[in-house]
Amino acid sequence: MKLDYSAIESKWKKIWAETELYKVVEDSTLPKYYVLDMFPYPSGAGLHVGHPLGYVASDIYARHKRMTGFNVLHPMGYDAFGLPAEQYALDTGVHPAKSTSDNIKRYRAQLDNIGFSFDWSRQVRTDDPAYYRWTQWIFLNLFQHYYDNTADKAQPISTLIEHFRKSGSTGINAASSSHPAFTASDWQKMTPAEKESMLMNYRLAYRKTGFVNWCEALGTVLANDEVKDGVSERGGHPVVQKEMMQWALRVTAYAERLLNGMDNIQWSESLKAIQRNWIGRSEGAFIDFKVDSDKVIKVFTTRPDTIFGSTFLVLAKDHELVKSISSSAQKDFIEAYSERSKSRVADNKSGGEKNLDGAWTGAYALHPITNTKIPIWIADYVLSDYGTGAIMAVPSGDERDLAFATHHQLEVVEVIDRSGLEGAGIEDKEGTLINSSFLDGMTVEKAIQHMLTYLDKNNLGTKQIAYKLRDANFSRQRYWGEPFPIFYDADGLVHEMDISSLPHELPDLDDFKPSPDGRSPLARLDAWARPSANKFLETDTMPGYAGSSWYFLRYMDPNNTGEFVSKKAINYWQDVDLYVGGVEHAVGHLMYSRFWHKFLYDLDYVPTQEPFKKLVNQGMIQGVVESLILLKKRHEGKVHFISADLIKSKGLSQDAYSAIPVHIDFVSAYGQPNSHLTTEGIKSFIEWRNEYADAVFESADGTLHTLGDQEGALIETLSEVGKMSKRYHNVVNPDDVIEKYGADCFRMYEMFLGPIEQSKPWDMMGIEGINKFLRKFWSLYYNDQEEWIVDDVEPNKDSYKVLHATIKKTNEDIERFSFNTAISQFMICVNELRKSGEQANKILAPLVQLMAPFAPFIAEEIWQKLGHDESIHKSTFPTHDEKWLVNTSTVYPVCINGKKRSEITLSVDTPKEQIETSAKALPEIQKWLEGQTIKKTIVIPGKMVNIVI
RNA sequence: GCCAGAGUGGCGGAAUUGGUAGACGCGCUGGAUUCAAAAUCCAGUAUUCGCAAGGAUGUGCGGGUUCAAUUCCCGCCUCUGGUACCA
Repeated sequence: MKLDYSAIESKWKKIWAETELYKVVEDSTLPKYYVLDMFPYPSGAGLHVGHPLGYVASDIYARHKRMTGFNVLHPMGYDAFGLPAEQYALDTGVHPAKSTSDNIKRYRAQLDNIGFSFDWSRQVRTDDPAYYRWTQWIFLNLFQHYYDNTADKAQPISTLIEHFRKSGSTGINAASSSHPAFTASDWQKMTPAEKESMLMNYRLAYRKTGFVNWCEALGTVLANDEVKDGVSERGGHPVVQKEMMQWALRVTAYAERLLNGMDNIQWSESLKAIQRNWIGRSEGAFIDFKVDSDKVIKVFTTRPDTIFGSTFLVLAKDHELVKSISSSAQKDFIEAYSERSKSRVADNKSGGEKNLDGAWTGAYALHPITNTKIPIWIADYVLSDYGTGAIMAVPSGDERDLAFATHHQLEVVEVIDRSGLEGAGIEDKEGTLINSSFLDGMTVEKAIQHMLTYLDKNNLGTKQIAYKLRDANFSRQRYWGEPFPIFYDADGLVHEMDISSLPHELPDLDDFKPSPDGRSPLARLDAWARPSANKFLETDTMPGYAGSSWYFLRYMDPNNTGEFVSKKAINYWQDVDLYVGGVEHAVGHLMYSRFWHKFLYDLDYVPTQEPFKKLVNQGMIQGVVESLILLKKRHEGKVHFISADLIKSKGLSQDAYSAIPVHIDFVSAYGQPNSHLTTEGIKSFIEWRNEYADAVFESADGTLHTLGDQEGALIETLSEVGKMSKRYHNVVNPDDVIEKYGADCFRMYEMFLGPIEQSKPWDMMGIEGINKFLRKFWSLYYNDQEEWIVDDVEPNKDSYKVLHATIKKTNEDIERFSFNTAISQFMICVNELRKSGEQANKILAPLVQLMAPFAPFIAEEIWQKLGHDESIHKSTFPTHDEKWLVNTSTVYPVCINGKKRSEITLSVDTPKEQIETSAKALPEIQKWLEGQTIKKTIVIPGKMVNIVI
């Protein structure tokens, strides 16, 4: 029989589906293992070869776990709500519900083609009302809870209300937006609106007015992690700060636990570092500065030791005291500054230059220790939502303060002597205190501790921890998301929908375009948004990360209509043992999921504190992207493009060209590099940038391809070099590769490219090697005449040796996620067996099993031919037998001072001493040792004998 | 700037706890087969001196520990990713 992948693949795809081979149920007699992939959002582009990289790895791992006795949960689903799906719908004009479903069908077909072992009976999709009903339910839970810092967990808001009723704000230690003090009777006197706004200070899901990231082009606000370098992560549209009333999640309440929780999970150090960085914990102090009147400005500093160098205070522009303390004489200055500041917001992404703009309020504060008057300023460089939104500026100890002080000619007082410390920066925590009264002579470290105690003792301040982490914006002014289970009455008070009324379904809407005015498309659907005279539904929707923050729990019990997941299921599956996905979710999805999980833990809905025990980040598969350079001179009056490679090969000076590289892909269908300027490439380039439809392209052979006149037109540099994306015309569809080489070959090649964590460019050069290997592997079972040649003969000894070495290595390599080295070992093994003409069942049967996780189709086909009724994927993975690995004799290199001088053949179980003596007795060794003193002899069993002289 | 990770042939990459660096694959060179090509098979392939046997050098750079360092320590350089008025 000839190796016919496509026949084998379609045969087994059908059988696996019919027999529900990969369906899994809870089984208390087996240990569980949960292998999870980050589910895709079904975009219109379909999967490219980069997507399945992680899926293939986790599939191999899941299959191996199954074959080694674990009950493996390995599900898949779709992140169907959110911006990408909606953006695609907008681009094509097709309703997101339809385009999402169409895309899902396409994804499913592509995934099935690759032969994954997902249990599709557990599929979830976030846009399914039966699913998002529980997303809404979790949201309501967040709304109904606050974070009690003393108990260090979430508590029902009713407990808080009870406390307010009895004792007001006294004794409350909870995560909150602000901490107004009030008594029990104050509470009783509050209006419902006042009570509501007070509780909003504490709720884990709350509404607030504040500056948010507004993206005009997308028509919605975005969370901090959805904004990169001042533009939206999706689409790269500009983002500005806009003041809006929005829902937010109090993720900051969990900052400390999110930080500490990472100590006990197996994530890469770099990923943990990214999360730590994002949380951004710093220890310092709140210090009170009295203003002339009885007002107090609380500042945050990590350097209380430098307080004697503090020569002015700076407030953020929207600090609550700005208005009340500003003197009328300064009003004009402040207003002028405020105007400048507003217009600047939009372009502050340009970065680089520090912004030194600011204005004096006209007011002074009293230095808490020296009681001198120091001026209070307002400046852009102080952020309102970090620390207290106010700082004590110490120009001698902080570069920004120094720059600001120099610019505005403010006083600078040196407080740290660094004379002995060459090259130390002004912010380094080194040196000795000077000009600092009772701190003089102390080291920085000591002075910090001393001040903390001093502040506390004298009631001037408290030790405090600040985080960079901000509460997460949770409102989107978009159509394609979960509606909030929230409505407002005529007074604007917030009401929860009844849990029994969930799901609160997203209505059908034909015109789902976002509007630039910040109103959600749902607001246009009056009949839905205003069901009765006094009832106004929340028209914003939840962000993309809502549904993805808990989907991994739903897989455990996907069809439960009474609970988000049953106790029985969650107690069996517990948590995700292995999570595989892209590092791009490091601060978004992974942070929110951990936050939600910890919240659900507090409510006793899940038994574990962390959702993902082990996490592996697969690298990105990149497309090959070529740089083009725009020629300065026009060619017969036309803009002239030439490839960077061509410039090099012609020895042309780049100076002749304006150095504006533009990255354009000219990769042909299978990702062959070096294709330079192909007609196809030019066509797709022009399609993309039709303003260059008339340019001139010079190809590698010197031919000029004519096009038009656009002189002087600048081409911006594309930053995402290497990414495989439609935009670069370098997307390779796995289906095409599979059609040519088969799914097994595709899987193995993706794994063979290199370590899973590494990013690497896709090139098809090496795939022939895998293809060749699979044919060789097949030829162990079928000879050239296409006859089955496996027999029950007794294998030769060397076959056992190589087989068992391969078994051992495969088990180890899969466990440590090193699939490329396992495949190398297969190649060695197959070559050896072919050389010796091995035909024995005893060798060839276990070999197929080794290959089963990697090449499930071919393995299954051969397994059946070997006479097994049950699927190979239900069989038990081979384990190695040490006895076949032990060599009967070993060649020891005999070295003198580490240099190999001879060899000696001995049995492995020869005693060390005897090896030593035999080695020294060798004539060529004796020659070397003549007249030398032997310092010692080192024998490494099985490896070498080293004589040190 | 700060944090994290990584630098090994022409290329992708091996070397799991320090033990013969370059496994495996690609590419390249030569040969066999063929009328020829494709496919397949065999041999070679770090650099350098040498006809060869063999020698010397070699894992970003400079030091160190060790009989022995890609691996451990110290100091640099470069690249990648994250982050950036975070007080």
